[in-house]
Amino acid sequence: MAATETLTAERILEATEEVLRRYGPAKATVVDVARVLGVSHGSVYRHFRTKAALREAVTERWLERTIVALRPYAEAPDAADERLTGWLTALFALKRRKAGGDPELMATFQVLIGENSDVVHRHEEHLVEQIARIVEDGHREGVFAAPERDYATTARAVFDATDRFHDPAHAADWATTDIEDAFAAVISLTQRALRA
Amino acid sequence: MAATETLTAERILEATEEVLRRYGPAKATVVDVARVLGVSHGSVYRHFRTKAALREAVTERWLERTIVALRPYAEAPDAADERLTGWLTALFALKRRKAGGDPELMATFQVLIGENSDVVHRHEEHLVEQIARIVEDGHREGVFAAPERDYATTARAVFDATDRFHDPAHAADWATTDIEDAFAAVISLTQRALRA
DNA sequence: CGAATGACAGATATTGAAATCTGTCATCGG
DNA sequence: CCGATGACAGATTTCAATATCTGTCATTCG
Repeated sequence: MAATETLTAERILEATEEVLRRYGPAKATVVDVARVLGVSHGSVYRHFRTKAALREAVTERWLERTIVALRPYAEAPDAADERLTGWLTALFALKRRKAGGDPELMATFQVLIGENSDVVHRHEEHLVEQIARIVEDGHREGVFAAPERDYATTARAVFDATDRFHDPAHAADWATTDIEDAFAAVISLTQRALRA
Repeated sequence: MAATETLTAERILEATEEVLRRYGPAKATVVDVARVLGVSHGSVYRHFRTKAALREAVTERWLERTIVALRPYAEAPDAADERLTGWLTALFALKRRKAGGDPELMATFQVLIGENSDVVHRHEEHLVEQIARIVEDGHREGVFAAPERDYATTARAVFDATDRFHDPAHAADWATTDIEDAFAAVISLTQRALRA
């Protein structure tokens, strides 16, 4: 079956995810990926120049899913302040569910993130853009005050201020009971800062 | 010389720091500490029940230094808003200087922190208390508005919101050029949120 | 012809035997 | 008597030999 399908980058990425999930980042090899696909490892190198490039592509795909999952919250028809809280809450809930539901997978993901800081950087910029749009809308609606410098800077500040609630580096803290209160307090602080 | 002085917990802690500095957290052994002090390793165990307890004590000492260094900023005679910015800036500068000046030592420190999360937790509570006092003073002075819930919660929110600028987990980002702007933006956000 | 293969060199990881370390405690010496 | 010692058992780490992996490329196969 599998042998009859053409070997695409997409199929390789799926197999790589599977292998990473099963063996973890330290033991997942290109040979393993080839084995899952029933091809020689040389064939994998036709689609990805190096193992690092393959991992980077997996990381990108993984992060892309977050962007997609959040888009509905960024484009919700609510007032900007509620939209911002909704978006931040969704981001936190998403990460928290992932971290809590499968800690090993989260650890794997964290290793990949550490290896591909430039990909992460670009991902963060996407997220900050989504925030910036909400803040800009909020100003136009009169819900938020004019930004101190510009929308991008303010959005980045909001992103940084909520860092503890979306950066996987803090995943270990997300299991504690008082994290909800801490999150609510930071959201409240942020809203106060932005409101007109 | 060394043999004539009595063996105290204090001297053992100094030797342990020395050994951690020199060999790093992975290779520093109790035997090394004893060698530096010119005693048998059994003597070290008279003062610290386990190697873990010894490392914990070093961590505590290390964190205590931050508290002491920040006290002047917490008790400065300025208005509360300036005092808060001064304190947060001092905290960031302190950590940043440490991380930038000796990255290896910082890495060592980070390992110790990871091993002793309860000590870190207590340390954070001390820092949050210092913030809480400033926020409380600010409210009394009329510089800051009444807290949403209570001083402790607000102070914790300020601490969490500035996490990216004091948590060693983010030390790698502190070398980038735009970190100053990001810091200024979060400070500005925080001040806006608190001001009356 | 173009995609897939597998042999290969150099780099990296695994393994198990040997060395070192942790923590205890009976004994020593001032 | 009381702090310091060093031998010891079990746990952990190191080291070097062995195996596996990464990335290339001449060759094969459809």
